[in-house]
Amino acid sequence: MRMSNMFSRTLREAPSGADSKGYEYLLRAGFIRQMGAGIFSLLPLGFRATKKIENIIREEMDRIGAQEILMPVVNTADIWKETGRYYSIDKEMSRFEDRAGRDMVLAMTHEEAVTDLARGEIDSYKRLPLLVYQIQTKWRDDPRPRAGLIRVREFTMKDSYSFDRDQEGLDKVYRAHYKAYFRIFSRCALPAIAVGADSGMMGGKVSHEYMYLSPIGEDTIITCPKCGYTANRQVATFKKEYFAEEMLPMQEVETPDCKTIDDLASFLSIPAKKTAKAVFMVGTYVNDHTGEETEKLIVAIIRGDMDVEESKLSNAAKANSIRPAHEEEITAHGIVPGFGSLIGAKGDFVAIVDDSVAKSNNLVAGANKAGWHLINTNYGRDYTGTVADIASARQDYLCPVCGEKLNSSKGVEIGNIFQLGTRYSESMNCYYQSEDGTRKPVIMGSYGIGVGRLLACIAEEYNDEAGLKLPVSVAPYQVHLISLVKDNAIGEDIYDRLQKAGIEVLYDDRKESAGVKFADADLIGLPIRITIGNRSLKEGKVEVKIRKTGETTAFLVEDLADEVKAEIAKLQAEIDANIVEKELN
RNA sequence: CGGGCAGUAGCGCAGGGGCUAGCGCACUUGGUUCGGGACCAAGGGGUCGGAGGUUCAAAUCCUCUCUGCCCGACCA
Repeated sequence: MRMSNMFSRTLREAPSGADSKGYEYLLRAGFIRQMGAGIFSLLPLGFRATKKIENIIREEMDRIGAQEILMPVVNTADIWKETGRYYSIDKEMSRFEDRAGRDMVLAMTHEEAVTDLARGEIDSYKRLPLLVYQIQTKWRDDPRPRAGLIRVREFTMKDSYSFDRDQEGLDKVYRAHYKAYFRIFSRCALPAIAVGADSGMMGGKVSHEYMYLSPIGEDTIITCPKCGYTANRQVATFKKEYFAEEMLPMQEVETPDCKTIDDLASFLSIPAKKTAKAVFMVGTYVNDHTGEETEKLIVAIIRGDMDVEESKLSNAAKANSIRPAHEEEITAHGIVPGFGSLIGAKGDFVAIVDDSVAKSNNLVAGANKAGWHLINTNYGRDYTGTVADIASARQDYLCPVCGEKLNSSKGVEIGNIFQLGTRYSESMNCYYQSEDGTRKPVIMGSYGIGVGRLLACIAEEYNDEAGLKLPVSVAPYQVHLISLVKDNAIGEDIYDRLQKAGIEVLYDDRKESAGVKFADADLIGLPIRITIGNRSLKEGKVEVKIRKTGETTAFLVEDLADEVKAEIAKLQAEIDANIVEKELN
């Protein structure tokens, strides 16, 4: 490719709003351009890099026996009504009517579409297992796109779907993905970890997320430095300390102006962990068949020294979504905000009690009377509710496995794998006949990788003050060729030699100053830069510089193509040597 | 959806009732330069996000609206 002919150009200054290095360079180097909030075009360089990533994904998916297909972006709403997700998913999924007034949706994932396909193909156990995947555009109308390609509304996703007769088969294909994903990310040279995760709207049981740890991430990852325990904070557990002591009689005490746990603890001279605080949310419950929504107050009781993890609470309360409650919604149940507890609460609501509270005794709780608290309250004796772990894990809390202090880091989710089970096969009637003649629902799994997000993370990981330095496996071209001599024929000759040798070359044939060419080469950051200049040309040589290391060598023009191929092979070998082969244990 | 900030040339920004709307970079032409974002000269490019209003006069003031960014809610 000749730079003189390239569609995109480089930008000297970062467009405003590009606040991470990776995003800034992808824009400046001309990989991507923004159209609207969370909507981007891929320019030639970005598209080539994307295709390289996609091909790595294809190779690894093919390697575990997956077959590539392509499903429609526009889905008929019928199949989404069958599973109920037409109703349970809110505005994040865009809908429209076709000209005949039929309900249509823009598929944000393809469990429905693939199950619809599969039920037409699968009849007997002899047809199983099956595994398909696609690399396709998704539209999710995220309420808050941000950070360039990290969180967007339109994006390319690799999604695969497995169909098995039994849990054993699902485990096998799940493990295959677990391993393949590590191979994919490491072939892209991106460090990633797998963490236990919440299955969210997918509704499955077992799931893992693949995380690229970085401050630009929005997810919080809890890790144990000692035993390797890792989990998304949404599901992370930790070792709790309990106070199982003899129950004392409950008693009202006056606690004027004590609206927060801190006020209360200092007023009563007790540690925060001897209090039980109430957190009020409202859960939305959606009927999967009719789409009818009902709201219900959720009262969460947790020890004063901990915070509620909303996703855990939402799961425990079996709500489709939750939001903070308004004051009227709380007082309607006879609860006084600031002095609230379950004691004396009336009406229909959902009570969830953290196990830290249920297993501790004699905690201070609200009296549901302004200015008053109750001392020595006890779960079971004074109030009841569903006991669950709804506490949010934090830095320095104790590892649930080994007891070591936990770490908390930020991460970007670049992939996920779900064991779906029979959630979709049952609701969509995707059954097979087994050897004993009985009809059984197919057991499914779904597995995703965000391609654009992966590119964004790689750009974030590999850059310096001058620009990108993408790994050779992902870089849009292998070589950036710069000619600084007047005689065009020399550059053309070398460009030709390299291309004939099968090397991917970006040739800067523009009439620009040396400084401009060097700066653009650094910005685009191809792994190898070749400079044709009078300095070494006198000896019949050209210079080869490795972007990553800055290491420079001069080669004779006759040897150039072979030497460069060797350099490329060396860079690729470094990546290959670090392919992660990790099994799920 | 709530809070904050911002829309002026391709990009980054200045100007904040008054006469022809500026600067840097980028762009065009000519010349000089030629190994780290060159120099000189001459040029081209604007519905000042949109609509309505106030005024003799609006990029500038007012109202509404659209769009983008950041924080939160939210989210795979």
